[in-house]
Amino acid sequence: MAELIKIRLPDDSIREIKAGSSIAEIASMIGPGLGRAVVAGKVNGEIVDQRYALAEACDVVIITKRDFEALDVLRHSAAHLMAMAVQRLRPGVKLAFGPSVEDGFYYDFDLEEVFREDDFAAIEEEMMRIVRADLPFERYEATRDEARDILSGMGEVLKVQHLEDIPGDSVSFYRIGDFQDLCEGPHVKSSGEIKAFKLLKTSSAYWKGDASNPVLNRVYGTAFFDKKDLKKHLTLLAERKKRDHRRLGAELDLFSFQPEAPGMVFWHAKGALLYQDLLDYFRAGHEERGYQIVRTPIVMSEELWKRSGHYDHYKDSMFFVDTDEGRWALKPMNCPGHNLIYRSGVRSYRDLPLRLTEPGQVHRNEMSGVVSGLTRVRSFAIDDAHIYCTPGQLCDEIVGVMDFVLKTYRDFAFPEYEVELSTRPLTGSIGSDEMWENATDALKEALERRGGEYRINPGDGAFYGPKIDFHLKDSLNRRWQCGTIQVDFAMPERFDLEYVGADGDRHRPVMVHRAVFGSLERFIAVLLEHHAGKLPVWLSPVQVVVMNITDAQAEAAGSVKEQLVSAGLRCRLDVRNEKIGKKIREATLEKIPYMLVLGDREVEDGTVSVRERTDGDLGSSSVAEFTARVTQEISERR
RNA sequence: GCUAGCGUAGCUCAACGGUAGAGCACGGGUUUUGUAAACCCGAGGUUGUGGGUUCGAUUCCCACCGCUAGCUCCA
Repeated sequence: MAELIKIRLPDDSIREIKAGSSIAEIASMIGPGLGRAVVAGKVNGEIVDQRYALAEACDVVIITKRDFEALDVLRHSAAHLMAMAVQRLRPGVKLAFGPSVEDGFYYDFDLEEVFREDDFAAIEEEMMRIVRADLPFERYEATRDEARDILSGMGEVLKVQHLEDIPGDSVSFYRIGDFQDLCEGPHVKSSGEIKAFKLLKTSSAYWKGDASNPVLNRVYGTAFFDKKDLKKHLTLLAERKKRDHRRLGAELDLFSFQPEAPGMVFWHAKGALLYQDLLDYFRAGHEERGYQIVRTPIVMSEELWKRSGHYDHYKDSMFFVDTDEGRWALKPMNCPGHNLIYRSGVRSYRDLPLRLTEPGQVHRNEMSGVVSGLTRVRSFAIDDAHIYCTPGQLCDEIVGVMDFVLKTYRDFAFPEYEVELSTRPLTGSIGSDEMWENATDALKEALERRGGEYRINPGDGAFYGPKIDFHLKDSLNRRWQCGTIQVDFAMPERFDLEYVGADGDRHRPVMVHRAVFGSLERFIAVLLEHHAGKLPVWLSPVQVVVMNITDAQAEAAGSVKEQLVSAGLRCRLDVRNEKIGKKIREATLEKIPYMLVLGDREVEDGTVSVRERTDGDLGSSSVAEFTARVTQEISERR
């Protein structure tokens, strides 16, 4: 008779089971429904196969299709499935890595002729064949030497290489039919569980992510437990594509890109208006919070960048200008310029905190392959500010910035966001250990004081200091890094920044770099996609179109337009010789919030017929009523 | 920068080794119209750029430029 062991379930209940029972057996024991839904398990926090046999007392969590970990398991298994199919179709293809990732999975292959999207159908078909065969995923362990022999025997040279990086004496393999792969797992029970999958794109990838290593061919796919979920995901992808800000930018005549300046934006009139709205918001918000708005040159001496440390770290992505007076650089950041302003006079502790800000145009010579729409450009404005303060003021300042950032997200209708604390990079950072520790502690303290959750992102800080990043979540379930707060003890040192304290001595201020929108360009991209181009009224380049039914009302329409313009609304007149249906259609496609229709009836009654872009006909009202309604919405930033 | 793909009218797309065609948009006219597309006519292209192959290239090949996806990068 087998020995009994005690396991603890998530509800803190304790159960006695026979030693050697598997996760699947325990699930069935708890309930038949759970037995059917089990995908994997978690033993003492570590995720394992449902076949995993428990040897001793432990904490057990049953993972079912509903848990997000289950999707990871499924997708990881789908990656194996794809690798197996690929090796059937193209014997000799070498395997690299095949993990699950957010939204799907990939596998990196080393092969002569790379896969293209045309090849997907054949691979998917082969995968389906394996799914129908319902082959079990079998795990077995091997010693390091055995593993080396097995992998060399299969010709998996990359796996043999990888074996060297795996710690421990024994490694695990997973076998599906005649296919096997070095892998930690866990996996689903059998290939039959992988019913809903699709291959999505190909890409290149460096072996182990290192650009000096050989290039591999990566195939991306996604998988779900349910065909319905897969379909939903594919619909979301289609929606993202439909809402692409580049498409919206062209359709709404906001901006364009030209080969004459790759990666730099040409703002058309309507886009420039939206841009100006952000600048207005920038100005009002900063004035309210005691910032001083400054302006610094775009081109400054190369020497300045050497002093700031940017040159060493980022010269490859800086633009330079050579003249007979030497070499100049286009600023990639605003901070050195602000430091020079700080140093332009003697600062007293009474001046601190000194908050300098500027929506400065910066230039970064990004590699050609990375520029993309408004989200990654070579010239953009950061709503950059630098706060110079005493160490004692640091925490208050950080909390103040956090409030500012979160208020801004609310104003722009982003209800969801995530906060991340990034610590010192392993390599290439400047400053002493003590400085880093102090800076990181200040950020942590501020986060604690303000409350709310945050995640720690080890090693992802800037080269001069740790930072808090704000990622806002858009309506298509994507995260965008916008706001950032970075503590910097290094730059004041390099620029020899000082203030005179109450004691009459000179002291070193602390510097905080921060941005709220981040890049205005990127923020506009996020805004457009988030709202699917239907910008809130206060941000709409055209807020109202006044249209007539026939020429008879043209004059009245013109006068209504004039009234709206004097009330401060952005208004356009459409008295073209077109049918009203067409005018409405065009204004709707342009996503203009309000349309006012004037026919004989309205002219006679002295009213306008109001139509909203989504809600349709709202009936008639007086011009004054309508104006009040819209100005109210604008003042509430709706 | 790397891998792959793409580049035909303002836009969306068609055709093709024998010097390009549609819809929308644009211009002119007719129509005076009631809540998402009236009708007629017209104009618009050295098919991204430069080379090569060919009797002939927009089509095939090469290079460059730009774009797209991903990799790497993102102060």
